[in-house]
Formats: sequence, C-alpha cells, structure tokens
Amino acid sequence: MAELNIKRPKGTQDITPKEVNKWQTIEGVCKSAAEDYGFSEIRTPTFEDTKLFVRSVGDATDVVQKEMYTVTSKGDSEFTLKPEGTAGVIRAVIENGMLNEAFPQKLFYITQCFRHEKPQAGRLREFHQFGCEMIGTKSPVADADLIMLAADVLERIGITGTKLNINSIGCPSCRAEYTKALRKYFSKYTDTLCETCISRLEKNPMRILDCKSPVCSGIAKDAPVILDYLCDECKEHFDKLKSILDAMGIEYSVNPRIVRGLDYYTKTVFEFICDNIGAQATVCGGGRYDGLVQDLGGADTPALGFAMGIERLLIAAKQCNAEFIEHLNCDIYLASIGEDALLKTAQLARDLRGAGFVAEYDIVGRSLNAQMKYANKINAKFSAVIGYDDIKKGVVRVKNMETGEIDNLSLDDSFLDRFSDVLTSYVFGDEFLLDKD
RNA sequence: GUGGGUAUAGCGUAGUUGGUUAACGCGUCAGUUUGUGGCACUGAAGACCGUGGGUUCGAAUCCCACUACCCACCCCA
Repeated sequence: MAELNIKRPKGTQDITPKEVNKWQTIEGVCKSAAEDYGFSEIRTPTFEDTKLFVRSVGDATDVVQKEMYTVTSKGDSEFTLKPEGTAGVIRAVIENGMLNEAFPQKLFYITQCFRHEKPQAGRLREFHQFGCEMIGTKSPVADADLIMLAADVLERIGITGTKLNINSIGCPSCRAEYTKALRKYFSKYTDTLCETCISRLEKNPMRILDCKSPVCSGIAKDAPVILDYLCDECKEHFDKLKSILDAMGIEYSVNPRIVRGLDYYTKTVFEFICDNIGAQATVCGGGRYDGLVQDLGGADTPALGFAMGIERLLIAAKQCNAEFIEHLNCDIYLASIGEDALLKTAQLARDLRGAGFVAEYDIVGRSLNAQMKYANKINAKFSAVIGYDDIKKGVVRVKNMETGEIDNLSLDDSFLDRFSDVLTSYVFGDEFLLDKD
C-alpha cells in the first residue's frame, strides 16, 4: 500500500486546541469592542466575482496582479477567494439595499482572506482579518472615531507599544496634481532608482515613497510631500482629524510616506505599527475610500474602514504577555469500578452535562488508578469514585482535586443540587451559598 | 519571483578525525497501587536521522541534487 504523506498547503496553518483559546480571546475582544461602538457583524461569501476585486483593489496592484487565488467554476464566471474584506462588504451593502437604511452603516467582520504570497513571519496565504467599515459619513469625526475603535481593540487585547501613523493621500483631484509633481521629481533620477521603482514611476509614483531600497528612500527623502498638494477640502479634513485626535488624547505621528497599497483609498490613511513582531509590523491598516461605493455601482457615498491581521495581533499579544481566556476545565470526573458502576457514571454524567456541568467518565476502560491519573491530567476540579458498595449505600464520595477534601453526597435526585453547591463554593467561596440555605 | 538559514521519535534537543543495537528531557501508555490523582521508581511504545543519488569495507556524520519549513526582500493585515 502506498504511503500517503499529505501535508497542509504552504502558507496555511492548523489551529490546535492548545492555540484555539487565544483565537477565541482575540475574536471575542474584537467582536465586543466593535459592538460597543455600534457596529454589527456582516458575513459575505468566501469567494466573489473576480471583477469585484479588480475593480476595487485595483488592477495595477500586486494583490490583483499576482496574489489572487482565481478559479473558474464549471466554465462559468471567474471567481476569486477574497484577498481582503472591504470589497465584499461594500458589494453586499449595495446589493442588499443597505444604502437606503440609516446612515452611517457600521459593519464589522472576522473572516479568512487568501493571497498567494511567499509565507514568512506574520504573513500567510490563508490569513484572518478583523475589519470594520463605516459607510455614509464624510465627517473627519468618523475617521477619528474609527481610529479610536482600532486603538481600543489593541488596548483591550493587551497589545502595548504600538505606534499610530496617519497621512492623507488626498482626493482624486489633488492627488493628480501631486502625482504629476512626483513624476517630475523622480524622473530626474531614472538612472539611479531601482528597477521596480522605474516601473512605479509610470503606474503609481506614490509607491516609490514606500520603497525600502536605501537608494530610492534616499531620493524619496527630498521628494514633494502630498500634504503640500492637498486641495482645500482635503486639507481641512486632515487638519480637523488631527485636532480631534489631539482632543481625544490619541497619540499619532503624521507620516507622509505611508501609502496604502490598495487603490480605493482616499484622504485619510492610517496604520498601527508594532515593532517587535518581525518584518510584517503593520498590525492594523485602514483609511477612507470615498469613491468605492460609487465605483461598485452604488450611489455616491463616502466610507472608511480598517482591517487588522489576526495572526499579527496574536504574535503581538504574545510579545506583550497578554492574558488569554482558559479553556473550560472538567468540573467532575466520574471514576468507576466495575460494569454496573460504569453505567451509573454514564447516567450521572448525562445528568450533570444536562445541568451545564462539564462531566467526564471512563470511556477507555482504565483501571481506577489510571482513571484518577487521567482526572488529574485533564485538570478536573472534582472527582468521584463509584463502585458496587456506593450504589448499594446510595452515597458517593466527591473529592476536591486541589485540596484532597472529600464530601459525601447522596446518590439520589438531590445529587445535582448538592454538587452544584459544592462547585459554587469551590469557584466563588462559601459566602455565595448563604442565600440558598 | 530573489536571497539567507534549518532539517535526528508527538514536542524540544545531543550526537564531526566516518565505526556495532542512534542518546537525553518532556509528553504518551502501563506497572509498583482491584477504593482514589499529583511525587517517586520500573518498564513499554514511538525515528528506515527530510528525499534521492554518490564516496567508502562502513554514512545521521563527507559530497551533489531535490524537497519542505523558517527568516528576509517585495507586498500587505
């Protein structure tokens, strides 16, 4: 027989039970923070019409040009596994008539995304994003509120030491002016710029500002700055945002070199950087996309949003020694001696489980000693041993596994209530029982 | 797509002048202990030393190729 050796695809990961509580913690924090800010969850398909991403993310971007997982389904249209979350949400908002509901629409999602990249620390081919979108407000107060939410999420997770960078990349009209100025500036250096930057000169000269090649960044240092080219409206928007952030006490630095790599961004862009998680340091990125809704066929509607990479949040949280919720431990392990007792423990386990307790019994066929060792290993709070005599006497000895104390409980209908009391006093202390008696 | 690093049991590691049966810790299972776990002791299972070639009487060890993973560039969350 041929030996199968199937491994998970490159750039994917298994989240084992040992890790899953960390994911649950982070997802829980994201969800509850978003809900505290008035956001509702939206779920959209894992794959979409390829044209959606080409149109929104931009056909000149790396994401569209070389990172999409595209499939054709039975000769139908071309579909693409979503490389980011915003496009699908906006498509759904338009398609479901949500633009006719009260503005602003405030939506969040937690979803996997797919990009065909070479994996490294903080970058996978299947990864997960928590994202928030606000649709239907052009006020800079919304920008500030969204940034406040992002900052809150990081803080609630326990990620400290992040830096917020903000910038404005203007609207299509002022950006055109700026792009012209950039081309003029960089075209003086065509013989020294790196190869990719030469091609950027044509397509999107703003990306040269972001090049990490020492030569290019040296040249970029003295390049024109977008902020000097903003039109009055964009400038006022950005100034207003800064003053609101100041008033809120949110620290930031203006970094005219940050440029989001997706084409739909306008005006405000921002990112939260975490230095100690490797080269992929952007833990949150977002901004305005005032033209996207209209581009995708909706009414002219301003909007903005951000996304966080959950894998990166996890790395950052671990670096910061953030606390994670623990898994549910076993409340009681029911050990048995003999067949009759085993059946009794099975019955009892069912009753306990029905009452909301985590109960386990021997489904392996172990010796009593081995059962107790197992109870210890799974960190059971209590154990009980049931044998012939106990069934006859109608008494069961319940042992506190931490202190070793043993309580005698009668093995009848009152057992559930009595055990509930025992467990309550174990978890909260005796005083919580006073009301009951 | 371009670099650099790594590859020995489930996990973490030791093992170079090439030399029997590849070692240790953790973990798993069992026993010491057929009415009570943690500690301790004893034992067991588990590795064709990433794959394929080559050199050699002999390769985990030396050489070549390949693959996988990691890190970085790029890009982005």
